[in-house]
Amino acid sequence: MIDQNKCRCSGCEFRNVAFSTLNESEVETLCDYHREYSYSKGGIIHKEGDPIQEFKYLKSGLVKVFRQDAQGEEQIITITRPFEFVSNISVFSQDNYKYSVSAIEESVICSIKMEHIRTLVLHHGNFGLELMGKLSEISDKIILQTLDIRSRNLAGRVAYILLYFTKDIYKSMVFDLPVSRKEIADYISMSTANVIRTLSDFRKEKMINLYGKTVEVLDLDKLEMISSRG
Amino acid sequence: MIDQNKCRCSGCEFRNVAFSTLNESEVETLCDYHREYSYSKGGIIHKEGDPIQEFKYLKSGLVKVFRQDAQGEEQIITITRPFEFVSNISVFSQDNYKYSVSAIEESVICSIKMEHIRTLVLHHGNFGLELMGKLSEISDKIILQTLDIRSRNLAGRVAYILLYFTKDIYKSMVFDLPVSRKEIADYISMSTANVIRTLSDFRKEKMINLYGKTVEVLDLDKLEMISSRG
DNA sequence: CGCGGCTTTGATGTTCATCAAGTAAAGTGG
DNA sequence: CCACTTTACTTGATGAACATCAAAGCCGCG
Repeated sequence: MIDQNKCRCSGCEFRNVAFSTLNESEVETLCDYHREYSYSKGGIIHKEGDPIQEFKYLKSGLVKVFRQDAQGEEQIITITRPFEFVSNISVFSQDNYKYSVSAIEESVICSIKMEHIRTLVLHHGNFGLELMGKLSEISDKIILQTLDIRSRNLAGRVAYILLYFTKDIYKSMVFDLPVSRKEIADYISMSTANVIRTLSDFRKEKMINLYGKTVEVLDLDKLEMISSRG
Repeated sequence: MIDQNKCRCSGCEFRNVAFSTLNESEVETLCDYHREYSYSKGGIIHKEGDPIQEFKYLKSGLVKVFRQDAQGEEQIITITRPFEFVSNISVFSQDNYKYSVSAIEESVICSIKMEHIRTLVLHHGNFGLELMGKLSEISDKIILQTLDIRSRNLAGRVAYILLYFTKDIYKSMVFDLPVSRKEIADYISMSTANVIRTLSDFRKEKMINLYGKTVEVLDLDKLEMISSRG
């Protein structure tokens, strides 16, 4: 975790995502309250139970949000791209994080003191509305994905998650899996062996190619079909 | 759905839950923008896809939030008590509801035009903060529960949901199940036959008694153990 | 090169859904 | 209020889906 010098917030892409209602001078002030941190692959951004003091969002990279389930196993809640908040939901209702977050690719986090965010909501109604919309969008996405996973069988889950990487995360038919087979298993609640087996089956059926961590999708339609039928 | 005359909002319990920041005159105004509706058991409060025009919350009764999964089966997202919003999460990010809501006990819904809620957030920062906290709490609860269910085996899921009814919903060791066996199955993603079988097993093990819809919890500790181990 | 971690595959047994058949309960119409 | 119909519940038997275990291959790294 390396503290870097302040970024020029006025040009930051994130302004369009959640800070579009702030004017130049407000963004300048925001700059004074903010910091940037870099994390390398595997770096822990925060852990379950840590006190929430800052409002964090992902500027670049890829992170996983996870917790320990009742049996002490890691359960992955979501894997998410920039501009979808890292410190989501709990931020306004809890004093401590309920979930851990770690970087699964080289990542940069922007961090703003919670106190300043609260002040903005307090005095800047439009900002509050925008932030609510964004927070609610993120929660919705997590809930939807968790329900989707829960309602599918093994093949359906693997197809679903491959489509998620292909269409949402990488927007490419060829990509490197950012996670191990075991992590995929923890994401979609199945055993590691069966994740591997199912991937092998998909390869044998010519739906994908596998070269280690690299996945190439060959038959998107068939994957879609398995994801929706399973 | 029966339109009733306006309630005296100033004395409404809900003021403490999400409108504590509003003063008397603001609550009076709120009254003008609000309506109450009664639903009998089974009544549909809104359906997936309906346009979101009002901010709704449950004043009394019990509701289930659900959707159709990819296979067209009903998937129950949560069953929830008063003072936990009905029109949760999607409200600030979507134009249409993503989930259906229906009454599973005689219920009363309070409903406020979205436009008025937006105006309040806009001009009343404290209200915005309070609302955010409450919304985030609700989303968190749903996410947590969905993850909990996903990480358990059958017996664990049934124990978990029995504990949910016992401790959270009814706060009593004896209660009438508000839903059918099939609905429990849709809630915890298992087959109806196995819900029944597992309940029977629990009865044989003297952990619960069953008289039709009535459940009596006999051994809370054992249920807790099964819920946490499974 | 050799150790340790991740991956792969096969064999085995458990967990679970599905099917079927029967019983109880709850509506419905006369 | 009773006969009838329908819906919910229950239980057992069966097979499919899935986890677990074990052994072996691979691959990066010291």
